[in-house]
Amino acid sequence: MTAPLHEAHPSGPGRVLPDTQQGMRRRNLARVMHAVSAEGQLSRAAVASRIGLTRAAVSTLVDELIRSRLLEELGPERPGRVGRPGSALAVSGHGPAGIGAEIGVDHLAVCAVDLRGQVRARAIRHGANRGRSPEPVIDELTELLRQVVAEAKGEGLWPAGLAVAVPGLVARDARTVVRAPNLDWHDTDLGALLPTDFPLTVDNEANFGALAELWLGEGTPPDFLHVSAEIGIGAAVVVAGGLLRGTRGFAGELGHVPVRPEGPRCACGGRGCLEQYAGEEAVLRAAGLEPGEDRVGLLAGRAAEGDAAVRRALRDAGKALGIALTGAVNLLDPESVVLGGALSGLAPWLLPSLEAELDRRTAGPACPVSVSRLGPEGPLLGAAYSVVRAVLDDPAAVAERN
Amino acid sequence: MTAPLHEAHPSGPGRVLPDTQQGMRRRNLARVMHAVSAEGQLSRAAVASRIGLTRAAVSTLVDELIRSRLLEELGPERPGRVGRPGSALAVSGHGPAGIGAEIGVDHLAVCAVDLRGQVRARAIRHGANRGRSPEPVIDELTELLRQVVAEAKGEGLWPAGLAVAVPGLVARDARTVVRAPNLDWHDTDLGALLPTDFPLTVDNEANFGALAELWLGEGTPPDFLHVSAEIGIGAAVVVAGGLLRGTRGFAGELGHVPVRPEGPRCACGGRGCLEQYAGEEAVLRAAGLEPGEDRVGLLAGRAAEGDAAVRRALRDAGKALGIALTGAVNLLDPESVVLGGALSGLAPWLLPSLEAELDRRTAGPACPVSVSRLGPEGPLLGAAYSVVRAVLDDPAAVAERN
DNA sequence: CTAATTTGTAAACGGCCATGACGAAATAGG
DNA sequence: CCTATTTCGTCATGGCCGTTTACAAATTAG
Repeated sequence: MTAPLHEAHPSGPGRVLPDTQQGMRRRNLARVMHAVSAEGQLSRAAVASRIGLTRAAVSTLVDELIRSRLLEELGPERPGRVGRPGSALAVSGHGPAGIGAEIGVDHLAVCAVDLRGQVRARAIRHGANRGRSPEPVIDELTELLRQVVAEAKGEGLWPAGLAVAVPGLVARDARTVVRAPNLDWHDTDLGALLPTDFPLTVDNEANFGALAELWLGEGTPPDFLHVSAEIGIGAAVVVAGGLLRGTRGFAGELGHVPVRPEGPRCACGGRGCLEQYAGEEAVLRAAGLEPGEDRVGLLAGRAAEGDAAVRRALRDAGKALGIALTGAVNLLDPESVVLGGALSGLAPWLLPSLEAELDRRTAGPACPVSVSRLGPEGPLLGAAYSVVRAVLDDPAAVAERN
Repeated sequence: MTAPLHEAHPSGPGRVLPDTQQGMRRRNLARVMHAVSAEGQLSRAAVASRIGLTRAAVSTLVDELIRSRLLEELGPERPGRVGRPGSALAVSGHGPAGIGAEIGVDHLAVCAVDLRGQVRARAIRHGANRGRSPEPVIDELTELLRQVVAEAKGEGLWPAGLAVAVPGLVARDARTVVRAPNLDWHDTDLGALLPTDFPLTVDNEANFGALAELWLGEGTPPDFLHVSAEIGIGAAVVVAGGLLRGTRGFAGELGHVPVRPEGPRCACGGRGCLEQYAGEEAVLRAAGLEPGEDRVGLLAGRAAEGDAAVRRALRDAGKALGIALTGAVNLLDPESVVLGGALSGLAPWLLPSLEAELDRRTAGPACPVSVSRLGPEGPLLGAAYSVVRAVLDDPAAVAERN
């Protein structure tokens, strides 16, 4: 996991990876893992026909994976058809685990996920982190991490890597937080503060949320737009099953898409950006509420009670979101739009105006809008599962590390 | 060339291509071709270090490619360093050729490009095609095709495929034109009308224009936004060296990105779409001119003369483009924006207001805007070179067809 | 003129998947 | 109940392909 693997990458004319027999073997090991992981349970013969290799070849690959404790033999399948029944294989529930962590504005969380995607251990600590310096926060996180790792080890798992979701911009090295306005952190190298004996990756929580939707959401297509709001409004663009990060890593700044070019000034230098209409601050102001703790819960509560001002504010925000998303949908033609993060809790009041605006304006057929069912857990799960994906993508690498 | 190769594609959990030794060989042949093609001239040893194989392996690969007439041995390199000088290899100038064709609103064009990217034969026929039925147009195109193929064969080339650029929407089969408003063609199967003895691909001219920029433009990055205008305004999104086509193939509809949400109604059902401000019709109206032949040339001429109304119209169009592009740039974070098609001729008067708007509004650092130097030839060259790319991407496939 | 360096090729080697055969374990049909 | 059929997993064999090792050829450095 030296490089983040969940990334679309060029096969451009520059320096290219060699295609040697060892590489072929590694890719085939990965194909077996992916096939079994996707179906949950599969015989060798089924894997063979699925990935296009012969049964004999798959046998040796599976042997190797079982020896590395990445795959488990569950025993003979219940026969339904003629012929000898296959022996069911499943991804191991006692092998490597992905450790995910989230540094939120008012909580810290850590969890361990096994190769099957099951959460096997977790720990949460509530309490505002806004404005605290990194060191004590990381100390607390390290303690949670210790607990979770211990619990996972008790279940026969061993940590294959740690992925940390942070509410801010992360440098390309996937270690240092360039700036996290809500924490007031700048250029913080989590790699130095979090010395672990397994690989570390840091990424934006919105990105991990989108990946969670991609990997763990039910029926999520490989091309979609994941919109989330914490303070800012961000969109993650998922194309062909990979995150589009942009040249400088700044892709997805939906919050600064112009909605009304002559609208109110924005901190970014523009005018009438989406954030001026659908950002947290703007919505609270329009609803006549003061900023404070748990603002989203407050909004949702008032809206549920029937507060007219709040409902109007959310309706207007939905409309602005619809306008901005129209541009995005026309440009990218995604299969769907998913609302995640804080937006999922407010969806009932945002959706009607959002969809109305989007449907009316989109050039082609309407693009379906859905709400994430992972809710606020998305980023944490996505982080943990990103480690699992790295294992599935190159099982040989972790096997030799064990 | 059964499938369009210039496409980002998923490695998703579904059915995956097998990784066999033959496949490895084919990919390594492709790597050698790409390496030599990228540098123009390279020794075996240089290829080996570039693609990460040993000299011995590269030797056998090169032998095979030379036997297939895809590579040529130019003889010993001029020695500059110590050691035995290498033998220069170059992509063949006497092997397969890519044939490109363009069906424009008021012209037809065909050209042949060799593996080195050199145009080796061409034929053009001017004359309005608007409203003519497909058959006579295709007949004329076939005649041009015949000429170009004959000329190419005279130079020792043989056609490896035909790619046709059309001003309209093309179905996913890459053969039938769903609708081309400027030609008034609907559901026209060019595969049936153009029976050739080599593979055929049909695509939108804007897509081919963007690919031409990617493949043949000087210093074009692998991530950029290519904006072009014919009647509508379209953007091609190039990500990681591949075209982003969208789920339904509708990606890039920049013309219907909302610029002013309460602006004038648009045919698409929305309001204030970019096309209402920067579309050809809108600009002509704002400039006080009547629609007619060679509208772009007219605009450019008047603007050059200093016509105030025309200049103002273009300035306003540039501003609207800047607003729409701000959204796209914030969402995608491309390395640059390239203006192509009709826009390249009008760039001097569009650019200032466009860049001003874009720079002011973009959240991150400014995104450079450049003008395509391929100009109106882009789509034709892109089409022809797309065939060449297909050869470079899988040389074994064409070798066995020869 | 010799030593050092680099290139291209040839032969032996080892790894990996395909092929074909075979035993094992189920169903189908008499 | 017994046999033919089907499917699964495995084993031995073979062929393909990149690596390793060695070597001759061609150049520069001194």
